Amino acid sequence: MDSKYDFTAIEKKWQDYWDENSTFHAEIDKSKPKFYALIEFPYPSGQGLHAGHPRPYTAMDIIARKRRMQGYNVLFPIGWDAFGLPTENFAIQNKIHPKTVTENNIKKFTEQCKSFGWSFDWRREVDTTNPDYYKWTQWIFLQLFKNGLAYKKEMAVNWCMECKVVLANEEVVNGACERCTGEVVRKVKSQWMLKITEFAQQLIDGLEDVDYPSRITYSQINWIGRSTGAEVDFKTTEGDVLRVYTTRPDTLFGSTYMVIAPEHPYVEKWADKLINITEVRDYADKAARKSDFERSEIAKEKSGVMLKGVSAVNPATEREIPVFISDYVLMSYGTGAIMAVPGHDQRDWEFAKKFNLPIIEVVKGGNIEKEAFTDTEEGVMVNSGFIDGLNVPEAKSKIKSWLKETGKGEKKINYKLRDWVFSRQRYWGEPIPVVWCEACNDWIAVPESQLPLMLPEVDNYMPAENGESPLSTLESFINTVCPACGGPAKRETDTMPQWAGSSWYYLRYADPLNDKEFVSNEALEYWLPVDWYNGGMEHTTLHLLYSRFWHKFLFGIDKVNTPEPYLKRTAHGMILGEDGQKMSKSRGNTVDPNALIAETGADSVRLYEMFIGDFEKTATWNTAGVKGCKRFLDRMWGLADILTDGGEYSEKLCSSMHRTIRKVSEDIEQMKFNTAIAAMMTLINEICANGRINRAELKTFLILLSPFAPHISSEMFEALGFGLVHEEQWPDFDPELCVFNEIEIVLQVNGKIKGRVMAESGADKNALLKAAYENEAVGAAVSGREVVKEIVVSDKLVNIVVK
RNA sequence: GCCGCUGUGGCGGAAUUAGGCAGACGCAGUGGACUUAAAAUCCACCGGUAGCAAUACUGUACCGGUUCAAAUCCGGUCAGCGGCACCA
Repeated sequence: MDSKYDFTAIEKKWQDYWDENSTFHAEIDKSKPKFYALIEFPYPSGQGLHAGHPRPYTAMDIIARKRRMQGYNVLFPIGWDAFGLPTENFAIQNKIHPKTVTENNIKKFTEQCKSFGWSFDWRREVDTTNPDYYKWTQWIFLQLFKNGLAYKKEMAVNWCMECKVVLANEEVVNGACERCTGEVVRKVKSQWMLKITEFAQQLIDGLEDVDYPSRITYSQINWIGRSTGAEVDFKTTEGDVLRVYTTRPDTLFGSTYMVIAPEHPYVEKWADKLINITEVRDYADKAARKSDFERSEIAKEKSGVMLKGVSAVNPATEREIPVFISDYVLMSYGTGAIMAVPGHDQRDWEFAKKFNLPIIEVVKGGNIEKEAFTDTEEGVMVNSGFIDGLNVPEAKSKIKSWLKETGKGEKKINYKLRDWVFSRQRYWGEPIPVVWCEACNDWIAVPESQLPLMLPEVDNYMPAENGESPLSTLESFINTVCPACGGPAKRETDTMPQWAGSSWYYLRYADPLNDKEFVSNEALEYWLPVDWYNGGMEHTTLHLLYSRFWHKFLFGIDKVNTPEPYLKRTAHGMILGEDGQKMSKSRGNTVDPNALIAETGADSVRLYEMFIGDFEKTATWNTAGVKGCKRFLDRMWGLADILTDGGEYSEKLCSSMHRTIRKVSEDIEQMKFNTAIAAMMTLINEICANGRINRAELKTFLILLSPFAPHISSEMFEALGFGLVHEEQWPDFDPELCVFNEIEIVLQVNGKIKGRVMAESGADKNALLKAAYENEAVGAAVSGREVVKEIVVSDKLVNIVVK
C-alpha cells in the first residue's frame, strides 16, 4: 500500500469504479428483501451545493450502504426538482432561457454530488421539467380534475408583490412570502384549486400508521386543525336562517348577539332592509382591503358595525339579538358567521365590552366581570334552562341531541385546512392541461393521448404586470379546439406550482423510464412504500402534506397500492454558518463543500458532516472541525503499517471491537452518527496505543467504516487483498465478547466516590462488598460509623450508607 | 394564548431510552519532543476553587422534592427554539 493517503486519486478511482460497474443500480429481485431509502431531491439552484445538502444525503447514504451489506436490495435514487421561481428569475435577469439555466445547474449539481460518493442509482435520475416526467404530473392533475377534486374559483388569494405570483396558504409565513419574504396582499383572482380538504380526516388518521417524529405529527395535525362542535340555525327577522358553527354549543343560552364576516353574502341580501347600509358597506370595503395578516393581528382592538334593521333569534332563549359585521369573523372558516357568547369566549367578551352588549354567565366557575370564563373542565351550567346543573361535556352532548331533535342544528366537524391554491401565473412550471370552451361553457380536460402538453417556447417569460401568466400573450398556444365539441377553445395559461412535481416523484423513481404509465404495477408492488424518507422540517406542512394528499387520492382511485407513501420519516437539523446565522449568499457565510473536498477529501467532509452534532438538531458549521476527521482517516491509513498476520491479539481489544460493532450498528439505525463516529475514533485510538492490529480485525473495522468513508475503506480493503468492501456482509457482534472480563467497579460511601476496584464481570455481590471494605479509602470512611445499608449493583458499583 | 422541544466546559457535543464514575469523541488552547525553521506528527495537561502535589470541596439554567444515589424522575420558575394562532 502506498504510504501516502492520496485521497484525490483514491476518490476519483472509486467513483469511476462504481459508475462503470453499476454498483448501486437497483433492479427488482424478489429473492431479496427491498429497502427504499429516499432523500428530498434538490432544487438545482445556480449556487450549487451548500454545506447543508450533504448532511441528509450522507446520512441516508450510510443507511443505504449498511442495508446493502445486510442483504437488502436497496433503491436509493436522486433527481431534480427543477421547476420554480429562482430559476425563472435568474433566467430573466441574465436573459438565458430557464431550460438552459436548469440544464447548466443540473450538470453542476451532478458533478458535485458524484464527488461525494453517494451511492445513488443514477440511472433512475428524474427531472421534473422533462416533458417525459411532467407528462405524468399533468396526467395526475387530469385524474384529480376528472374526480371533481380540481376546480377553478374566483377568490381572494395571497399575492406576493415581489414574485408577482399567487401563493398557497402554506407558502405564507407571518404575512410574508415564504420564499422571498416579500409583502403578501389579498387579490381576487380566478384560481385552480385542489380539494385537499376532502382528505383532511384521512391525512390525520394516516399519521397513526406511519413512523414519524412527534414534532412532525404535531405540526401536521396543527395545520389541519380539526375541531368538533355543531352548526346551529338562528332565525332572523327577515324570515331566513343564519347558520353558525360553534365548538361550544353548550353555551347557546349565553349567546347575546351574532357576528358575520364582512364578506358574508347576507350583507348584500339584506341591503334593502339595512338602515345604515352605507356605514356597513364602508366597513366591509375597508376590511376587504386589509391583508389577512393585518386582519388577524391579535393585539388589535375589536371593531365592527351593527346591522340596523335586521336581528336574529336565539333558538334556545327565543330572545331577539342584534347582528354585527366584524373582521374578527372570517368568511373562510365554518359558516362565516358566529353566535357570540361573551361570557365564555375572550374575543366575544372584548367585542361586547366595546359595544356595551349584555354578558350572561352560563357556565359557573369564573369571574365574567373580569374576563371570559373558557374552562371546560371545572364549570357547571347555569341560566341555561334544561341543561342547568350539568357539567360542560354533558351539556354539549345534551344540547347536540336537542338540536337534532328540534331540527335547529346538527353535529359538525371543521378543519382549518383550506383547499390548495394550485395555479401560478408564471412561465417555468407545468402547463395545466385544460381548455375553456365557450360553446360547452365549461373547462374541458385535454385528452390523455395529447400529453404531455408541452410548455411552449416564448420570447418573453416575464410575468405581466397585470398578474397574468407570460403564456397569456401567446396566441399560438392559447387558441385550440375543444376536445369535447370540436369548436374553438382557449387553453389555460396558468402553470402548476413547484410542489406539483415533488408530490409524486418517489413513485416515478420506481419506474422512471416507463412511457406507458406513470409507474408500472410490478414496480409499485415491489418498491413501494418508501421505507425511510429523510428531509427538512421546513417541508412538513408543504411538501409532506401535499404528497400524502396526492398519494391518498391515487390510492382511492386504485393507482397505488398503499394508503401512505412513506413508512418512516425523519428530519435533519439545519446547518448554520460559522457566525451562527442561517447560511445565505447575502450574509456571505456560505460554505462550499466541494472546495473542502479538494482540500481534505470527500471522506473527511462526509465524516465531519455526520460528526458535527445531533443529526436532528441545528448545527453550527466550523471548518476547523474537519481537521479532526481528516486526522482520524490519516491514522486509519496508517494502520496498514502496524498490521500483523498472526492471531496474537489482546482480549481487551477484541472486546472493544465487538462493542464498537454493536455501537455503530445501533447508532446508524437511530441516526446517531456522531456517536458512531466517536466510537470508531475511540477504537482507533486504542489500536494505535496497542501498537498493532491483525488482519481479521482490520478487515472488520474497514467494513464498519465503509458506509461513512467509502472511498478510503474500499481502497484499503482492496490493497490489503480483501476484495470489494461493498460486497461484504455487515459484521455481527458477539454480546458475550462485548463484556470484557475485567470490569472497574466504583466504590462509594454515602454516594460519594471513594475508590475503584477491578473485578471479574458477573462477580458475586458478596465478593464485591468484601472488595469494597478492603479498599483503604472506603475503610477509612466507614470506620467507627454504623452501616445502615449496603447497595451492590452488579458490574457497576458498591455504595455503603453509614450514619 | 395553545401545542411541542431544548437548556451540560472556551466551542461542537457525550452520558437522558431503563436513575449508578458528568464532560466520551472532536475542535480550540497550554507545555514538551522532533525540526535550521515552519507545517505535519507524537507525548502530557485541559469545568471551577484551594493546594507543589496526593487530594478536598464544588459543579449539568434556577428553586424545591423523591431516592442509598438525580444531567436523567416529579413539582414550580426563568430563558431560548419550533409549529399553530381573532379558526368561533
